Amino acid sequence: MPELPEVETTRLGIEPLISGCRIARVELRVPKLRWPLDPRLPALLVGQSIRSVGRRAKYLLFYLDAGCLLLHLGMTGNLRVVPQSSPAAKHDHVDICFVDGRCLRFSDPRRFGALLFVPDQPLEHPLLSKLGPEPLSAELDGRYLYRRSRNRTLPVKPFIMDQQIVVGVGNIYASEALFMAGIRPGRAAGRISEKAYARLTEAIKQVLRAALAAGGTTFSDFRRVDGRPGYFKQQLLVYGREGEPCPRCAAVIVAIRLGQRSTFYCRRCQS
DNA sequence: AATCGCGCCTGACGGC
DNA sequence: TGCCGTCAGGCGCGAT
Repeated sequence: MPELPEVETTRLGIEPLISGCRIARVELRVPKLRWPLDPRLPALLVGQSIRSVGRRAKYLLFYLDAGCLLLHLGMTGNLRVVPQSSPAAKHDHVDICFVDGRCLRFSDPRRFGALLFVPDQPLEHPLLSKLGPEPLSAELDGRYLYRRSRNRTLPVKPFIMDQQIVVGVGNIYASEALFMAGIRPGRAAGRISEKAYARLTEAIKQVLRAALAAGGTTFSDFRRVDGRPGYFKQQLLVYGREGEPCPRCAAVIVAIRLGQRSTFYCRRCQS
């Protein structure tokens, strides 16, 4: 599910509710998510307070008194803050319970999410150390994408979804940004001009900012911390709109598969 | 080094 | 009604 706007929406919703809270208990209800959960997790966390909640790429970082808890929402994960007395539903896999009676509840039907404790230097962790720049930072510009794409033959859509190139862009926003920039998703990344990459860069920033302002996109699973969906789905221009008229030229939006992922674009507006 | 395709899971949906 | 195949917003891994 979640791309950068959804993860950041989650972070913004959660941080004011849980920062400063001391952990009293941790309940693990499944043995593994993407990877086996460390059974020492409760012992490592109990007694510690959450100092702040950060984000790097699509990972949430819960900074503790000592160490950091790394959480990835996978495709279907979501976080809620609920009273500990509220009964756990089917896919509520982990509760981080605080001394005040509330808990942070991680739910993830497909269990592609991840949760691991990192004792120190979380940004140096192998999962984070090789990630590309944040898309909303100045580090991402047309020149950067142009430079990184030289001699690359893969299609530009999987290229911008590669987290080592730029983080936070998933399948939905990749289609949207390429439409906004007028670039066909199947074109080889290495054969796109610096000028076109400048347009693509601006499109990526624009769509991510707009989606963030709308609280993210809910296609099926994504929920904000308060349980409400994200409202950006209504503003999607091409994603999920196969057969509908292009919002710009009214030609029919087509769907193709690129790197085993559904991809939407307008044959007339994108070249 | 780059690229491709698989698999991890569950659930929803369409066709028969 | 049930069974089967396909698809879903991510990502790491192994093979080539």
